[in-house]
Amino acid sequence: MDHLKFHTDKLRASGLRPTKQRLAISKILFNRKETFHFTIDQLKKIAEKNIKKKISVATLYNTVHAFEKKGYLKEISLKGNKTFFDTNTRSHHHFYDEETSQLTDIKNENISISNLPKAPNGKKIRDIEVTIKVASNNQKQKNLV
Amino acid sequence: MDHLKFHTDKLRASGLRPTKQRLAISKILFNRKETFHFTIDQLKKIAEKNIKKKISVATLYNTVHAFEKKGYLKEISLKGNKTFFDTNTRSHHHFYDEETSQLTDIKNENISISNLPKAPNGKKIRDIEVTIKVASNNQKQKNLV
DNA sequence: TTACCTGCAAAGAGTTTGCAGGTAG
DNA sequence: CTACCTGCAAACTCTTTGCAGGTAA
Repeated sequence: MDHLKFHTDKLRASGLRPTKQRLAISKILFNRKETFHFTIDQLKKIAEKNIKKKISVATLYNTVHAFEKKGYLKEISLKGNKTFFDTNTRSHHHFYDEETSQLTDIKNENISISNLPKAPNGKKIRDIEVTIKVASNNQKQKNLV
Repeated sequence: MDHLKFHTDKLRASGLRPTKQRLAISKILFNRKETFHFTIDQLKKIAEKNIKKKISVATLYNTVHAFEKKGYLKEISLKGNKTFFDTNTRSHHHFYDEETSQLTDIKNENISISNLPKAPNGKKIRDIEVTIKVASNNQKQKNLV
């Protein structure tokens, strides 16, 4: 049954009725072991292929945003005008290949940040995001200091 | 004379003729000691106030992009659909207050990153960007592990 | 004079919203 | 039956592009 209840529950917990379209989206996002990074556009293509029907962007946006609000997805900070989402909602970091727009997770244990400065005036640290930009070897490296 | 030659040279080095509009932009960006973070929209408002005339977005975009290409500005990775630029082109990091969209620089010396993982398959690290999201104390903190 | 620049406006890309018909409960 | 959902399309925001008149060299 493809763990139907798992997806139904996730949708209900996010305040959404389990419909065909949303179940398809939920399966794509959460039926996997590894992290999934995606844009709305990519998700649309995969979902439409899976159910062999059009899914409107309205449905994609409302579903993805409901999952995000519930904490099942998080948005990634990247330059450019497309919004990237990540099924890994824990604090963790990324390699980002600007040539291919490819994102790769870096486990939190694999980076140590020390010497953290204090947050400004009455503010509190909520999240830390490290993005390591990579490119082919022939590209020049920026001055890292 | 407001260091006119300094700005004329920066514009010429970027392949641009020094016009009134572009000199105004250059002064806003580079007549300062501290880092300046901005969006096109913010820059437009400041520049128009300074010269008391409209500046078209076409001019703002072509000037800012020429400066960026030349390495006088860099784009910051942030979520949301607006592009943020930074007059600090050295590798450095930011506090980001999502409530106010306020960015604050963190000097590279004030953060230590150790234990860096290797870049994937034949790629080389070009830049490291750390974004520390802050919010008011009453907001809940994300699971940082 | 020539090549470049300006402002305007139209075109694009991504996202959000409004709505009439359809479906879950 | 009611409330919610769907696809479509219009509206919006930000950015890019095309163009006719204007300006730097």
